[in-house]
Amino acid sequence: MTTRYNVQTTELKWQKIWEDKQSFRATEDAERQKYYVMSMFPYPSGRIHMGHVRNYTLGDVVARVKRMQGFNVLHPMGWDAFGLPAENAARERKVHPAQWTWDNIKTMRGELKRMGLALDWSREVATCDPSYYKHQQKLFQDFLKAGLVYRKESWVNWDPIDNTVLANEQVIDGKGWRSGALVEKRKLAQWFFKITEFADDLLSALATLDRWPEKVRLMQENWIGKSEGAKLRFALAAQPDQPPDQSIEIFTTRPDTLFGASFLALSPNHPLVAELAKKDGKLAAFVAECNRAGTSEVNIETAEKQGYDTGLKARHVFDKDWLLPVYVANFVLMDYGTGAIFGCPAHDQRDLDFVRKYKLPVKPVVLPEGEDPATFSVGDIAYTGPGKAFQSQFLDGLEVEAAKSKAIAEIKQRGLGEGVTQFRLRDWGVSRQRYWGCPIPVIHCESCGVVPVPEKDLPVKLPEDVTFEKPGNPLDHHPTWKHVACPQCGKPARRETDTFDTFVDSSWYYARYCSATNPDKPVDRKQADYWLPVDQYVGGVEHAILHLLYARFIARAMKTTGHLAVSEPFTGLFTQGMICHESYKDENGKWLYPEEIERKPDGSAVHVTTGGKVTIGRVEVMSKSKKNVVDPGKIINAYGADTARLFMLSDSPPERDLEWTESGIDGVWRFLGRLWRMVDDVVDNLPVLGAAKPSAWDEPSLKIRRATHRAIADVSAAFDRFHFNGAVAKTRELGNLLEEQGRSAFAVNGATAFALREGLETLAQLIAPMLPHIAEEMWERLGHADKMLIDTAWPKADPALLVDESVTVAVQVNGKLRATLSLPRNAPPKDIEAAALADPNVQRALNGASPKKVVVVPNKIVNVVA
RNA sequence: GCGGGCGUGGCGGAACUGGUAGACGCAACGGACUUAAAAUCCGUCGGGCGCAAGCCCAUGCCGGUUCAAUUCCGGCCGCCCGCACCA
Repeated sequence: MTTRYNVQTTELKWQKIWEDKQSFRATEDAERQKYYVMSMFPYPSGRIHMGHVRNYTLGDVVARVKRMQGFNVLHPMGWDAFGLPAENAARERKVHPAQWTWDNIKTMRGELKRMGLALDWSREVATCDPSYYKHQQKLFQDFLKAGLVYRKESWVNWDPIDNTVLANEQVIDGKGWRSGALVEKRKLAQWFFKITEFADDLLSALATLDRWPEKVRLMQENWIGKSEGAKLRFALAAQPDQPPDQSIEIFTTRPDTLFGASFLALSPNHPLVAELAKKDGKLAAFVAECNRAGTSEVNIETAEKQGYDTGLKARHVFDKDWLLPVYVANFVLMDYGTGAIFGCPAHDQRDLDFVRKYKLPVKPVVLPEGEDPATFSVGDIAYTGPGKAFQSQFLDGLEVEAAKSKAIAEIKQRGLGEGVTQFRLRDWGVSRQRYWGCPIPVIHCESCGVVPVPEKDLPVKLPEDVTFEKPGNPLDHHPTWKHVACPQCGKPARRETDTFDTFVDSSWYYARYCSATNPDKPVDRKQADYWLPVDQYVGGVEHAILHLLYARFIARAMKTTGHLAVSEPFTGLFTQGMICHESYKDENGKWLYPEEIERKPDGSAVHVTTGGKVTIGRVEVMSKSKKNVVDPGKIINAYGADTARLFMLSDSPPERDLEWTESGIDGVWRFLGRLWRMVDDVVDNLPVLGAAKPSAWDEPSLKIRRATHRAIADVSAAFDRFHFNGAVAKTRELGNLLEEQGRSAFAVNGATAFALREGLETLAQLIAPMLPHIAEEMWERLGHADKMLIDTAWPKADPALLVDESVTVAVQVNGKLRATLSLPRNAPPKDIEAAALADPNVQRALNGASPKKVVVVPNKIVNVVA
């Protein structure tokens, strides 16, 4: 009797059973090998989106496969719950950030649970919870003690209307994204994490992360940006109104081109420039102009090289009578190197552009192979290739690399400077003038300076009674919160009102999961040492640099301070692609949601209510602004979690972008129906569980068994390599075969029926990581009321069934396929060759010619060369 | 500008270390069942020629290596991503 598969009831049924049995709760067990799989935790923005569904499905498949393979799996979930959107909501909707955030968490937790994820919810963390950020504050203080944190003045983007610091991304065309005010560069005292302390290690350890995408490692490598060069001092020629013995320190990676120098250039923010600007109004104006334009990315791209001649002259390091003009230039960055450079226009394009504008000399000092030193000159394109030094005194004749070394040796010997390694990576500024973040746990005292909040007073909790009417930081406006007594001297002092960058929160949550409920310390070493590192981390590639680099840094800092044993938090990383969808616009050019349009049979589209013409746009990444989004909640309500999950895994490889289509969802939905019928239609005719195995397998039963074991091998391999679309294809192949066999042959033969039962049970197991609910239901329908499918062991392929006695050998003549032969496995090459040549099609292709050569690859292919 | 990736049917994509190109799915078309529709099932499905056996062309383009190239090498063309005044 055929039953219908009821998605909603079945899915809720199994979710309840898993929850009641605490099936996915993880505990340390020294006897079992652990496997820690983690997906990037979501920001509680309101509802889950398709990106979350994909991310968590991928992680869940890994968790479930590993669990069935016998690993002790930890698969936790939490909330990256601090951040600006909560404060915006507070301003716009008059709802408290905490309220807004916790409400969202509640909604989204429900949505995630409806996905049927194999998560250990007992370890759930939320970064905005004082029980979480208390420990973050403790970590900060440990880092402070260890010298990994410091406070310094630094340049920030300041919005003078909102009275707040803006991140670079929030500055658009030099204006604040919210207020529209011209952004200023301001110097502000900020907290910094000394990430540069680990620059070398963060770089070299990338080589050990062999289960990370090459792309991410390269991006991190470029971000850290190690370069070898030299720092050296240029003495300033005495000026009437300058103190003597002044000098400018520059950084260069091309000390071999020092004899081609035309000028020195200082950053507009260089201390010496500030000094000069005091007496030079024009210079001050120039600096102000640079600072205004400097923040905009568009400006950087198009900005012309601009310089201001200070009138100062610097003496060339190797020739004190050779005077070089000193400019202030808009393209010199204060926070890289020393904030000052020497310009060698012949061998640096940017310097060349600058020099052409200010009419300075261009002297080539590297001679390309085959050029004549007497005639070689540089036009509009600087020469940056290899060659031999010339017009360079003691460097003459040396290749670039040798000349660099020689120049550095010379500089060092003369006491002018030394070779240095320079990193592009800068220390991590973590201060934010925001309310909804983790308070930085220090107190500023007039007499004692910066005093950490004593451990017994942690956490420093956010005050709840704050207002968001005034621009700026609500913590700073709060009437009482910041006024405290100094913990050291007891005098009135001021609490730090900055909060941490939210990237700090997400840089150690993987460690907190190990001891999620421990009230006393951030992590328990025993637990952390058991679980860490994370074996498989899954998330979006947009975090390839910042988040992953910060997490790697914090792990090192935690190791230094004794909290962890590992320095690399994630040994395996997988970055998934984005979800895309067609976009739609109405006649007025306004974006439309997919459900607002209706497709016509001819491919065009109209508005579903007005019937107006709709323009179908490109397929692009789902985004709220373009309204090309589909709500996962609606999909799960209509088709179930299994359908949504399988769609995420089918077709597109997980690292690539995925196009969401309605027809694709229908296809998956149909597959679920087929799976159910496959079992339900035949189950009553199958041999009972535990029936004796047939003594012999006939051809039809062997066919089923071979396919079953082939599928086990292929699907297992596909899962191992993250080829989830391949795993789907292989399970579908097995399904197709079982369906066909089940319809035709099962009733007539005991062996076939037995093989079919085996096949169906295996199929249920193979799809279980992807379709956990229907798999469990199939398993139960197959008679396993005693043991849940998730508690069974992952099937093993029988090697004997993976090899066929006969193989198909392709036969080519001159590289073109002419025939295929069915031959016994491992037939001797001679026999294969003979069979190939005997084939009528091969004979015809040869057309009487005798073969010059025959290449035989046993069990695969024969190529007859005529 | 620097770094990286990718180009395969109408579409998403498969092809492990070079060895039968197009698995699996979507769409489309034809058929069965039905009063009809839905659902389901069967079949066809890169292009061309042929009644057929079969033949020719085909993995962005041009060339190379090889018995054999989607795969390796060189040069173009196109698309995508990351970083970017980093000295």
